Formats: sequence, C-alpha cells, structure tokens
Amino acid sequence: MQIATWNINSLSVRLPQVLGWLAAHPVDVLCLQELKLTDDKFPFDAIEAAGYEAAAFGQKTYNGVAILSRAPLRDVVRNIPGFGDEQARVVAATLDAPGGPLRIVNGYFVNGQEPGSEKFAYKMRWMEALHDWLRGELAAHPRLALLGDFNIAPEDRDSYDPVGLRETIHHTSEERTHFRALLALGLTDAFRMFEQPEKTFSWWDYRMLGFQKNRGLRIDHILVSEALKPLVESCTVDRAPRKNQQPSDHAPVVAELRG
DNA sequence: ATGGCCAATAGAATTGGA
Repeated sequence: MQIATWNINSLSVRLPQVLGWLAAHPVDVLCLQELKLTDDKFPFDAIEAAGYEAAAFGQKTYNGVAILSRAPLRDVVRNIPGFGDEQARVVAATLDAPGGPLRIVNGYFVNGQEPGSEKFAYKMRWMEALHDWLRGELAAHPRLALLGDFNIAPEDRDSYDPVGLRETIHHTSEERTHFRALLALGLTDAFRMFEQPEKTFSWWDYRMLGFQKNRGLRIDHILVSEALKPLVESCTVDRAPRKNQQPSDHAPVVAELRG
C-alpha cells in the first residue's frame, strides 16, 4: 500500500490537481496540509466520488489538514490533545490495513518565520507538545506513521544552500534538535532509508525561478514507527505536480509499504 | 539591493508562507 503527504496551499485552488494526481496515483492514504478553508467548504462529495473518505480539520484563511483514505477512518483526533491551539494543524486517524490497524498522524508544523520571533517560540512549544503526545500515541498504536509538512530541513543535504542559510528558518539547530527528538521516539525518516538522488527537495519558492533552478528544501516528510519500518519498500518525491499550471509550492512525498 | 510569487481577505494593501 502507498501513503503520501502533500501541502497543497489552498484546496479550493488545487482540488482539480489533487483529483488528477489521485487518478494517476491511487494511493491508499493522502495527507493534505494548508487547506485554507473551513470544514463546511470541504469538498467531501468530490473526494468521495474519487473513492476516498476524508477526515478534515480546517479553518478560515490559514492552515487546515485532512486525511484522505480508501479505507474507513476511525478514532479521529483533531489537534494535539491538551495543547490549546487556535490553529488547525493536526489530524490523526486509524484505518485497517493488511498487516493490522494503521495509525496516521498528519501534521502541518508551524513555519516559525524567524529565529527569536514569537512565531518561532510557538513553533518550539508546538513541537514539544507534539513530541510528548506522540509518545503515548506510539505506545497505543505501534503501527504509526507521521506525515506532513514539517517546515524543517533535517540536515544540510536537505537544503539547496546549507551554508548561506545556516541557522535561518528551517535550518536552525533548535528545529533540527526537535526533529531528532521525534526520531528518538522510535520514528524513522522513510526517505533516508534508501539511496536518493542528490538535491532531492519537496518545496521550491515561487519566486526567483526556484523550481527551475532547483533551489528547494526537503521539508515534507514521512516518519514510520519501528513496527512499520521493515515494511517500507520505497519513499520518493513526485516532482511532476510542481510543473503544473498554478502549482502548489510543495510536491507530494509517497512511501510504499509492503502488504 | 537580501527582492522577485502566490493565496486569502476585501474590495487596496496587508498578512503569511518558507
């Protein structure tokens, strides 16, 4: 089976591209971020017609996440329990898969704007809360995958300019420490389980011909638990949708799980 | 000179993204 994540930067604008991509890549699970719409405007009918159930958690203008799944979803959690958050950034759900129940956690991590800013402090608090909540989630659901837009380039090789951008947003030591703390829970970056082309990224700035020059970052990730790790057969970035007319600035990341 | 684009809101300029 295949699980995927894609920050689509407005579902209203990108719904046709999402449906088109799903038609060509009928993944079992697709986690979306930056819906930028409220749940009453979520296109449940079009998603259902494409063969998917959706657990949506949106808000007006900003943020918003959803899990699309071919199998029914249950035990849906919206945002991090106990962490009061005005912003819709997390949705989690369980589905039945060949090897047993699969827990999907979809996160739209805080951008953080600039180190030292209030938004950066919020990013740190948010990641600490996510980390602490995930410890229990992993204990309750050994077969767990954390997918989403992490807004962190975990290592220098995940950035087009690691020297020029050292300690800037997405590259700071603090952010990378938080990323490693997630790994220390027993999660593995599925992308790095395999040989990958140099300079593989998942986001490119709309400005400055970012995509054409491959000036990008790898900030969208799929992390898998110890129980899932032996089942991962591949993990790739699909650059093709970034070439669409009116593209999202992010590309989908897809992992193949055996079974 | 450190930007240039894109989306939402509103109905022009601002906020946020990364």
